[in-house]
Amino acid sequence: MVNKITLNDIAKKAGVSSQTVSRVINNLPDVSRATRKRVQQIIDEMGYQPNAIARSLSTQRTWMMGVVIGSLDRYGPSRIFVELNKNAYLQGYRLLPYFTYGEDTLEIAKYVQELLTHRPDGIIWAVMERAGHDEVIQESFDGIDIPIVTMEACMPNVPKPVFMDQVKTSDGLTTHLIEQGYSNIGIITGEMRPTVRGRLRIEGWENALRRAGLPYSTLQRAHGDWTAIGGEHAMSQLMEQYPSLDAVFACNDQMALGVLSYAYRHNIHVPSQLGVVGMDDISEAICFNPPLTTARLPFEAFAEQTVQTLARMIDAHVAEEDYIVPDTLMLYPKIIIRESSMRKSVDT
Amino acid sequence: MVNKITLNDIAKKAGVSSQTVSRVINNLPDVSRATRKRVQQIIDEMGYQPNAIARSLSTQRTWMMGVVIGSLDRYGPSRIFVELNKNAYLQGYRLLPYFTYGEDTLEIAKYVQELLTHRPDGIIWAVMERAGHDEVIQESFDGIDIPIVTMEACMPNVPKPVFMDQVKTSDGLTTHLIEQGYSNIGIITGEMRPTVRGRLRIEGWENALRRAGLPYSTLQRAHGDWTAIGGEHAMSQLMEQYPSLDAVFACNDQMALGVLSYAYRHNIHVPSQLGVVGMDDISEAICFNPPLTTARLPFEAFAEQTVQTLARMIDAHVAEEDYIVPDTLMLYPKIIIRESSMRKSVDT
DNA sequence: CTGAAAGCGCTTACAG
DNA sequence: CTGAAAGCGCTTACAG
Repeated sequence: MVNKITLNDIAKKAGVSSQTVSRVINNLPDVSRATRKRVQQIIDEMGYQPNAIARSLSTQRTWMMGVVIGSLDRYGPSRIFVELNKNAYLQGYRLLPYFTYGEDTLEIAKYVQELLTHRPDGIIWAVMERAGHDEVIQESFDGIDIPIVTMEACMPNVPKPVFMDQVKTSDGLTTHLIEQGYSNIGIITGEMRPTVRGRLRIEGWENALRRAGLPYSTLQRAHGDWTAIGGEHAMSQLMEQYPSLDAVFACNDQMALGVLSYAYRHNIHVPSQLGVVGMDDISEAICFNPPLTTARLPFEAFAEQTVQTLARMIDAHVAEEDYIVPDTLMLYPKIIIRESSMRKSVDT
Repeated sequence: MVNKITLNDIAKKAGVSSQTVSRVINNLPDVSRATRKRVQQIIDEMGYQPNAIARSLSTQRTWMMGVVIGSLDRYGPSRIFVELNKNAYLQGYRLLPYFTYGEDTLEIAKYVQELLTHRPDGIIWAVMERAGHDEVIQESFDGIDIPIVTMEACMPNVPKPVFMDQVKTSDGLTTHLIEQGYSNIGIITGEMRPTVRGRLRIEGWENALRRAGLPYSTLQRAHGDWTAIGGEHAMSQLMEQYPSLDAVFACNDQMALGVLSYAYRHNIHVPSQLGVVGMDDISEAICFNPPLTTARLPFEAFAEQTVQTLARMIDAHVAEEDYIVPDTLMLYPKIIIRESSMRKSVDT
């Protein structure tokens, strides 16, 4: 391991007991100014680094938050991860990341077991893969006396501090398309069997169309794989299934780019002949051809609220107090209107 | 903390000593089949989870690799991080991530100190921010007896297991543009004061142009901020500085998208009037309008080699053997030719 | 203001 | 095949 120097080495060198050194390191009272200064000097000289492992074992506290998260190749999850890290740091915690690949539930359960081995002070569950995991995972946490919050899936007895309203967002984007005069609006989802989040997006799209008295058959639905090329294929399928299509809501910006690519190759003009909206507002979206209408999700606030809630739960847990789960914070994405859906202003 | 159940609890319940339980857990020999079975049963029943903290303290081994990395909002670093995690896992390690934001060297030095506190078995240095850190950081590691590898910056006495040849790549992309008949080729870099990596890219661009007897003045250079919109601005600046421009090498695909966006808005046809190449081959690049010529970097191999080398170094360190640093593995990106630079085939 | 001692939950020679 | 005991490097009542 690293530095061979221990508390005791410092203590000997300074001619004091080790707990005096401990007091200096942790800035506790009950050390004379003179002693404190002398000890500090020796610490600096020798380049002593306290051992967090030993401290954790002794204090029963690791200051680690385990985070289980998947699909890091995608925009949302990777933004979330970065923001979680930033906020955990601000609260004095480090992250112990456990990335899931694929959907092998059993694998994930084992993975979680391994994570628990490191005794994180709390756990953030950010896997948004299709449900079905939930029960198996829940089992892993059963009887485990450790605070846990979820960002995506809903689990019994597990607080979900923030909720990004997917339904309202898709509803808003779809409604915007309707207002622009489009009436045969398709949707491109991420997976064939959508995640919970995916289903909510479909719901919002349906709601808007139903309210407007417009069609929303399954023929108006296709699925990609969250990539641009996947979006392009889905678009091609959509045009076959539902030739009267005049607008598309793609569930992320990459797939929307695929739709734009399809339109370009088939000489379909966007937005006059086809309206396109995406989701995420990735930084590239503004430079698409044409610039893309989309919705920006408040990932910063999402992560902040999650981490803060978990930190409170940990505090309460340590103090052996009861924790009152706060109301779920509702967050709403911001719709960003750009050229890809602005038929009205183009027409006039 | 988690599970209150300890080795001792199991031992008592099984009526054996704690080290017998330890033997069972770690699959060590010298336990009778009967005892092993009985102990294992009790472990399963009680849902016992060994405590990795205690084990680490005792064995002086954490099975953690600290990784210091920045710019996770960008494609390269985030790909690298994910691949590092995957490979570390395969080698039996977990990652302890330390993300840097911005370039405050002092901040980073403190950060590194904190990381060392957790006694990782080894460290991966993947910060690619501008040099200048190096000395300060090097100091943090001085006298620290712990294996470390670097992926980007060069530090004395720190092995750099892999090297992605930036010069050859830019050279190759630029040469491709020349072969397609472009002769006034600009470059858009990421920063005003490029990183080491950035400078190598400029070098490759210059090499190709020099060899071909073509101009490569500083007027042909502009910088963005790695984003699409930044690339668009840079392109606009480039057109002012150097009006005869007929091709651009953007140092990443996002900035190349900005160039395409500029071309679109100014009715410049790509590739007949302007050739565009990027770098990275992000999954969207194939759906750009037109599809983008770019270079794909072998991130998997990059991460794999890095992690494996570090693992070997750790092995040697634990065994107190000398470690012979292997030759640096050279990796070459693959150039992907698409429509954005194919003037020849368009002309004919 | 300071220190002796026990404890956190494991592993590891060593002895039997 | 099994166990008593010391040790990893800290913290924490407790006593002085």
